[in-house]
Amino acid sequence: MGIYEELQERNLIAQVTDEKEIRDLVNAGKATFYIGFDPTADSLHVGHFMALCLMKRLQQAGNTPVVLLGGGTGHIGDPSGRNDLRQMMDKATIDHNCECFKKQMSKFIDFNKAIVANNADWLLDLNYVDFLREVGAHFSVNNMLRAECYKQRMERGLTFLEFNYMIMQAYDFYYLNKKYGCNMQFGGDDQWSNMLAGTELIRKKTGKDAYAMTITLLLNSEGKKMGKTANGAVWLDPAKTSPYEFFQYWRNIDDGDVMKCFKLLTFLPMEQIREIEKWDDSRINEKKELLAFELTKLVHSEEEAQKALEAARSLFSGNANSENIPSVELENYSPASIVDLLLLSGLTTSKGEGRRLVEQGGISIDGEKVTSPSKIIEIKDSVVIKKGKKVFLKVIAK
RNA sequence: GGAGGGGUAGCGAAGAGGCUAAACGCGGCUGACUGUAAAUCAGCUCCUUAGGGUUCGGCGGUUCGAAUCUGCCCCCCUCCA
Repeated sequence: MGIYEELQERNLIAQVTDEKEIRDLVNAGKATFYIGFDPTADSLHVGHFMALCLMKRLQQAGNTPVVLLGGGTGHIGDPSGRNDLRQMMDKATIDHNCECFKKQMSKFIDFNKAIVANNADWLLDLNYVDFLREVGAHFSVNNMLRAECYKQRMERGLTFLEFNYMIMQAYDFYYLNKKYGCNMQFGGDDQWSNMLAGTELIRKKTGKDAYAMTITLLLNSEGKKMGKTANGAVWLDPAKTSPYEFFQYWRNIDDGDVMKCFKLLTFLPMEQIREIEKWDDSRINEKKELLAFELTKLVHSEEEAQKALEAARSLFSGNANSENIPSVELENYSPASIVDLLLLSGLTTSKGEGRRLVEQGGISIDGEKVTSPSKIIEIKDSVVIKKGKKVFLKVIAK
C-alpha cells in the first residue's frame, strides 16, 4: 500500500486536481510539495497540526516538503472562511510569529531534507505595475468572484486588499515551482480555490502541470471546527496550552469523533487503528485515553504524555497524588477568601464568577466542597482546587 | 459623491423616553443523571467593597430621566453616480 492509499484510508484527502498523477508522484516519493502557513499567531494550533502531520507522512515516504511561511501574505490576510477582515499585523509581529512557527515545526519536519521559504522574500519587493502585467493579466475577476470563498464575502464586504490574497498565493506556487521545482500544493479544504489559482497560473505561465490536494478539515460530529475551546484555540506551544490541557482536550471529545481522530491525527499504523475500531463500546474511555496519549506524545513528548495521563488518572480517580497536575505558584500568599483565591489563581476572571461558582457548589479544595464565598483559605504548602467537574489546579503558596 | 437601511452582551436578535443590567434563542458555566461522552432536566451567565458602579458603534446636546429623541463623526449593507 502506498502513502497515497494510506492517506485515503485515513480520510485525509478532501479534493485533488488529478488523482492519478498525484498518486504516482507521491507514492514514488517524487513530489516536491508545499504547504503555506500564515503567521497569524505566535504558536501553531491544532489546525496546523494536521498539515504538519501530512508533511511528516509525505516526507517519510521520500517526498520533499517545502514549508512556506507567509511573511508576505501575512500582510494581506486570507479572507477564506472568514466573515470579517483580519486584523493587520506589523512586520515585527509577523517576523516573530514566523520564528515561533519554525521552532515548533522542527518537531515534525526534518529540516535537513526540507526547504523553508518565506514569501516575504519575494512578495514584499514586487513592483506593482510589473506584477499586474505579468501575473494580474492571467486572472479573470469574473472567475475569482465565482469562488466560494469570495462569494460569501461579497454579501458582507470584501476589501481589495483581501481580494488580492488569492493572487499572492497563486504567485507563491508559481515562484516555488520555478525556483525549487515544487509541483504540488497541499492545504486545508478552504484553500481549494486559492490553490487552483496557483496551478492555473503555472500552466498559463509555463505550460507545465502542477497539482493541488486539500486535506479534510477537522470537524466534529456537529460540523464545527475542532481544536477550539472556550478560551480559544488549542495551541501546540506548551506555554499557551499545557500538555495536560492538551491531553484533556482529546480525552473529552465526543464519542462519535474518536475514530476519526485516530485516523486523521495519529501515526498509529492503520492495522492497529482497525483493531481499535473493533473494540467494544465499553472500552470507549480506553480509546479516548489512548488517543489523548498518542497526540500528546506527538506534539509534546512521550514523557509529557505520560505525566498528563498519570495526572488525569489520579485526579479523576480521586487520588491525592498531585505530582503532575497543572499548578500555579502564588508569591507572598496571605490567607484570602475563596473568591479572591480563585481570581488570584486564574481560575476565574471576576469575583462575581467565583461567587457564583461557590454558590452553585462548583468549588472544592483538597476534596472538600466550599460552601461560603467568604471562607478564608489558608495554604500551608499547596492545595488542589477543583472547579466544576473536571478542572483541577494545584496552588502552591510561596 | 448621492439616497435608503443598519451597528444592542461571546454570537443571533427584541426593545423605540422611566416599569430595562436590557426579552428570547444559541453558545458558555454550575448542579443532577452518566462514562472525564452525548442527550435530557434545573440554575447561572457586565463589574462590585452587595451600598452601588459602568454598559446598547464614538463624542457632544435635549430631558428630572436616554439603548430609545437630537447634532456631528466612524463602520457595515443595498441602490444610484
